[in-house]
Amino acid sequence: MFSQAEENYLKTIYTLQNGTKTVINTNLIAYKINTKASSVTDMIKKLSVKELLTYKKYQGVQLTERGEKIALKVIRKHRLWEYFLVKKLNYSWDEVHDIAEQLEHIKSDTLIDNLESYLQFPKFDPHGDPIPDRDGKIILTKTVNLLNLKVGQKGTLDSLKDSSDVFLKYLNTKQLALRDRIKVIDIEPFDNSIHIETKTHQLVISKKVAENLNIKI
Amino acid sequence: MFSQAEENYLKTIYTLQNGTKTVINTNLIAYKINTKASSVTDMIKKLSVKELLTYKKYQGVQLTERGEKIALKVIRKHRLWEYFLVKKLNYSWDEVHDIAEQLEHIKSDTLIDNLESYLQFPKFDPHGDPIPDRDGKIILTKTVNLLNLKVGQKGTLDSLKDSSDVFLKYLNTKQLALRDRIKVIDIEPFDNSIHIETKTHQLVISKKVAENLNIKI
DNA sequence: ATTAACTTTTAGATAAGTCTAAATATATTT
DNA sequence: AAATATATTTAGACTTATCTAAAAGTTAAT
Repeated sequence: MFSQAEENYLKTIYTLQNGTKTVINTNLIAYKINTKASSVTDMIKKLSVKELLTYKKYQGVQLTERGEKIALKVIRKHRLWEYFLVKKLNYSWDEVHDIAEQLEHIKSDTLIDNLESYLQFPKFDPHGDPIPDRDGKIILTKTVNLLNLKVGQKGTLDSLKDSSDVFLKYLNTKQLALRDRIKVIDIEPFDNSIHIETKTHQLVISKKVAENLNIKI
Repeated sequence: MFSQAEENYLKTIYTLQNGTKTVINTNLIAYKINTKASSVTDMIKKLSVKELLTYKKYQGVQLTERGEKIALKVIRKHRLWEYFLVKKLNYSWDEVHDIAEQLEHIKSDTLIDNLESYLQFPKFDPHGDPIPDRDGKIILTKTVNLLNLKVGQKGTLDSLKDSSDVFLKYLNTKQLALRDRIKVIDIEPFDNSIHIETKTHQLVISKKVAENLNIKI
């Protein structure tokens, strides 16, 4: 069994690695986990002893198979609970993160599988992120961020890079939702802002917003 | 906000007080919480500073209004989650305790009320215990334990004093369930074992079992 | 190839919650 | 009422996870 702190580190490192074998550095983890670099060093030493990641001093970390498996379990729990909160308890997608952060650490051999079955095996969470199955398998949808589209190109809003409540609330106010069909009308060369069109309306979004929207073409 | 440890102490003390103003002693708390008396002393000092209970050295503790409120909130969460696990995720009543022990500590201003509404405001948990409402109000059903019934007397199995999985499994094998109508056929004077009859069958139960069955007459 | 800037690690401290063992109170016997 | 048994508290130690400040290592810039 692993502590909540350990699980959070593994989950965060997995997310930063983003399915690849990238080496992740201390400061980045510290930033994501909202703690100090020295604390990260302490914890990665611990996780390294447990062989959940490999680590050479000053060289950053990489999850092992075992570490990745555990990270995926935590992510699976997080996303299934988010789905539950939205679909059954009528939360909106910008309200569920903090609660799911806690629920993801509940320990039980059966709970999450029973929940999954109760929810009828959803494949994606409310933010469009894939839910790993009980073996840790995960559907990877190929997407590009909106910045990469050319004028006139079309695509579907598939998922988000940033799922913070601030960003989600922004999308709410702009009436942008997952599965929306989007067409690039124009790109402003000065600041890379993008003029887009959906089924229902047109709007201009900044470069920063665009790079957080994952588009399926 | 209170820590899980603090919440567990408050809940345990409330349960031991059982709605009354009884003074609870250190060793009993230690036994229930599965820890050492010295740890209990440490914690009750802390809770006393926070004015969640009153405590005079060597004299035991009593919850304050505030302490009781918090205890009732934790109990409310525990029982609603138990109801959820049994009714929605198809757990049986002897499997839910450990999971609910964790779920009861999830922090959110809205979660438990939304869950309650989703479950359609159940009034009792799977063990027959009343679920406090959001103001901490609780339905107290008057019951006696089976030991107090005389030969020939009838009553309904309302709830349990002990809800450990061992006891619940025992009741399963004996085909005794909440709401069962029970009649006392005979009492053995030597060991106080009781011969009872239900709609479907007859059986003999020990004194120890009988005193853990709460009967509504 | 030094210097400067940044990143990472170490050393030592702190807080929460627990423990053991010893000391102190209280309760029960005789 | 003293002696014994039991209950409770204190003192000091340990673990986990965190922090600050200083030291050590790496990278980038001149």
